[in-house]
Amino acid sequence: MALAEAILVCLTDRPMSGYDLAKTFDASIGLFWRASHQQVYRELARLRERNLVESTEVEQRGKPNRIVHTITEAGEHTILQWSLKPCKMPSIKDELLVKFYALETVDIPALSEQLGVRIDQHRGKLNVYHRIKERFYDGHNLSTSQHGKLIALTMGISNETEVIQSLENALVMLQDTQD
Amino acid sequence: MALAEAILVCLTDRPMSGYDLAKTFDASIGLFWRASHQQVYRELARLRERNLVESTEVEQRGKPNRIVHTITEAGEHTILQWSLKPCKMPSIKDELLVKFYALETVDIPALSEQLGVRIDQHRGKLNVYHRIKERFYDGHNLSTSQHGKLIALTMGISNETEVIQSLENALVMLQDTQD
DNA sequence: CATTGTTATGCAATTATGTGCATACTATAA
DNA sequence: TTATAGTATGCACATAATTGCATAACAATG
Repeated sequence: MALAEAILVCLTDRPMSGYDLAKTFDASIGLFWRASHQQVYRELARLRERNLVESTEVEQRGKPNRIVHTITEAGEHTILQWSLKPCKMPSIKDELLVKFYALETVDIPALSEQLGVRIDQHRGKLNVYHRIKERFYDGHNLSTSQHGKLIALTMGISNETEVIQSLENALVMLQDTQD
Repeated sequence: MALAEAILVCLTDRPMSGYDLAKTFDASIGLFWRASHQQVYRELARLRERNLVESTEVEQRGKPNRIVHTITEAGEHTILQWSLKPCKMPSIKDELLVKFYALETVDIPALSEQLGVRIDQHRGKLNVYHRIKERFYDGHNLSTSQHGKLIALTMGISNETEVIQSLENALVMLQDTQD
């Protein structure tokens, strides 16, 4: 259950509320590990039980109170232990590629359209990556942990760039099939 | 639940037993949609209930009997309907990239080693892709459904190639950090 | 002759994830 | 003033996936 570790990793940066974490999982770290807000809240409850985070309610004016979670020493120890263990290959599940597997049974115009949508989604992701890179990393002096994030980001950028390229190629190849 | 559809897609090729399907999900289509044998058997039971496949036991000598599953017309209709619906973005979950996010808390030599392992895994995958391509697609006359598989395979090859490249870069960047 | 490997199927229990809903307060715009 | 959007937390139910186990026939290797 690496969701627990992903949350702890976020909290090494700064203490956060469940809401902050959910937003983080929608953007920065969410580019490499997706989680919904319900998952985050559930996991936070478990982390609190295991004493890997400490939670304190913070009063706010004009807004509901926040419950801010701070990583404990035991939490940091958990990350270190986890970092020593080998990691699983990410398990791929891509409906789009499965659809290519049954091109004779599938509606090809619909598939073309879906390819177009997918290309746009990856272009969007690439833009997000670029903006984050310019905003936080280009021309800055980087700490170790920032350096790590930049490495991940760089991998993300070249991967998205390549994916867009090959999806565009696939679109052309698919249109050749239609004739 | 696109596992159902992924199985149906496999069965458009030829009737298969659960065991055949499990192996297919370990190799060819499994490169784009991973599933364990338990998942396959469970899903097959459901597909049979929904009359999307027909199952007949085939006696064998020297081996346990096989239960061979054939896609029905209703099954092919299900694929067509599914092909019209937009598909979800694959949800990424990569521990390795998450570990880069906490480079200050993580054991860097261990991470380097894991990067090496990951590179080897992707090299292995790339080899498999190349062998499949040479074996089944290069210099052959292709049917529509084979053409689709080739497109998916081509995407796989360029993606793996790129991933290996950027993991190697990441390894160098990580070693620069260590000093 | 015992062990390991391959073919072949499946259950049970647990863990993970997703979907929909519920609550509550505030700011802003139509 | 009604609707919409944003902040903030969370439960309940349903579906999906993983892990471990169980069975059973045979083949090959040491």
